[in-house]
Amino acid sequence: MSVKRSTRLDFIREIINEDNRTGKHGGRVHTRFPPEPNGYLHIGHAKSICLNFGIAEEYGGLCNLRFDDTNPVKEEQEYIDAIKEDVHWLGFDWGDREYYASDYFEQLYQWAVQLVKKGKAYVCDLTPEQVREYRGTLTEPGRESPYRNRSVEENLELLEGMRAGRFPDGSRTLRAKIDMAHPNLNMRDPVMYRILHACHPRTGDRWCIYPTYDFAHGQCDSIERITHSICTLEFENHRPLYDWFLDQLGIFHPQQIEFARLNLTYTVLSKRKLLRLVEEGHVRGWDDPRMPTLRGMRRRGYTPQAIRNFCERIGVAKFNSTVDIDLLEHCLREDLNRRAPRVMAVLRPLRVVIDNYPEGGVEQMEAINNPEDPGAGTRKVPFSRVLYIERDDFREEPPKRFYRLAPGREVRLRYAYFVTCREVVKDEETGEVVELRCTYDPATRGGAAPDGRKVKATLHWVSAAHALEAEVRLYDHLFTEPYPEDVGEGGFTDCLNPRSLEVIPRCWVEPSLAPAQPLEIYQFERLGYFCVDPDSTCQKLVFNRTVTLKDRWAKIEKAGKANV
RNA sequence: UGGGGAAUGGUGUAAUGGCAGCACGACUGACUCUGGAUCAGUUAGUCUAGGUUCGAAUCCUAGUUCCCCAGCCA
Repeated sequence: MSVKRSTRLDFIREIINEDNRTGKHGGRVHTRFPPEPNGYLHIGHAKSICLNFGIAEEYGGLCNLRFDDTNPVKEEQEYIDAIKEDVHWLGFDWGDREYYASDYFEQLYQWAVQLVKKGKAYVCDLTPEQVREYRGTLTEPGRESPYRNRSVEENLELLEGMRAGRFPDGSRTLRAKIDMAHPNLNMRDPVMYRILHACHPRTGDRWCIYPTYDFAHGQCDSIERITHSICTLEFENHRPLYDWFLDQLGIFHPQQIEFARLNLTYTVLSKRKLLRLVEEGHVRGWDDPRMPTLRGMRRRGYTPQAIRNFCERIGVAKFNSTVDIDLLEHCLREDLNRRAPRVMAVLRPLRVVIDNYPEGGVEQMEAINNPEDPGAGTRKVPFSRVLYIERDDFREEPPKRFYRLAPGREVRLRYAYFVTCREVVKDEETGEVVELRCTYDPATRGGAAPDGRKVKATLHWVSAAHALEAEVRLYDHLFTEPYPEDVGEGGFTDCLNPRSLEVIPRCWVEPSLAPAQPLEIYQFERLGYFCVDPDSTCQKLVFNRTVTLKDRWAKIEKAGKANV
């Protein structure tokens, strides 16, 4: 089976098509997503997940979820659970194929024994420091360990002793006997097993020796009959070693294909750096909406579909690139535009009194829930004499290209009436505008003028007496620099964006939002998409701004073109 | 002065000896009861130098730049 897509094939799918054409695996396609359970998944992992699960799906194959749990010192059950949850959230399913490298510990050990018997592995007593010294450098060959030529019998006995817990951590290792002068450092007698008296989240303390990733990964793929083992570029140097193990053992040989990991502007995507952000308190946790973790993005309001679309659009290649975060946000808006119900909310309220509107009068105005989806229907929004509009929507001295409200100017209140600003009320001491006195034209009910006259702007609003109070959290990029990793001196924390979070404690939202539930996403008209935060209570809704709408006026103003 | 990879508009990615295309961004304009959405248009690229060829992003030679590797991490 070969796959044609609307977009051109990437080099990985090309390889698979070719393998299928030549019958390399009998047309079988079997991939796997192999996370280490030592942290939370982020957008970079999403790229790999979409690739592996996506390819399996396209070729009618399978994709396993396999935890690379070979280092009990760093791994935890909590991460295993979180990873499963996140992969499911993205919309992928591994059926009953949930595997663990630790499932194969006994087999791996037997293979190690086999290599010892073949004279291809030995127990080495060098300390970690000595191993480093003996390894040589990039340009100079290493030296052979004095323990390299122990007899098979002695090696077997020592290996058993290691497994039986007779030696302290770090005192010995099992090493492959390859070539200490090899130009590829990974081939200079790499460690296969190390002694670690640690409790493993799955195997408890059944083991006190653990295989290294290098000795485990290729064989795990082999056991699962993975046809295409897709991984990131840094493992390219390891491929000869995996091949060596597979060949020595004479077992099924998956094909490893390496691609470039994702980088995104204005963010960092390494587990170590994300951990620092959390530990040093630069963010509120792994699910902080500013984090590029899947949990953070979920809380922020990202949809699985938006992320999957993004992963498809960025493509796959071997070039080390950095994707513009604008593309991610574009995919987000594209998806949210289709699905998010519209609603009116005023973030920075300015009080407006409609002088000629009856005192105590209330009307229910009909509003469209989603112009992109006629099936979403309509709702009623209460209108009354005292309203709030956005402070940004009024200028006492409007620049040329400012279309919104100004003294003497008429605008439309969405789904309601045309109103004209008659008077500006200011605080006598500060001079701050505190209220606008307006009049409305009763003939424009619903927002259209029977005489056909036009207004240049439509403003969103809420009725003061009916609005619900809400807290809104505005987010911006976590870093001020597009390449935070490249800033000098102290590194990426030097360019943390001090304005990455702005909390507006008292905003007003229309009453239809009363039953809103955590993680629901709305478009606040003219402002952006907002997601209900789990911090919400029945007293007070809390919203996260997922992403703004494209804002032409902001662009004009920022470019200094407001008056031209 | 080792080995393994990679270089196409600002960004990401196609073209596999035959018109350098698509998307994001930026910039125009049209439309609009969201300055949203939508639509139309403009902008801008083959790392360098030679060579092969009727024809080169693609093949060859030399160079340049960038990434990865000296964990008992993955």
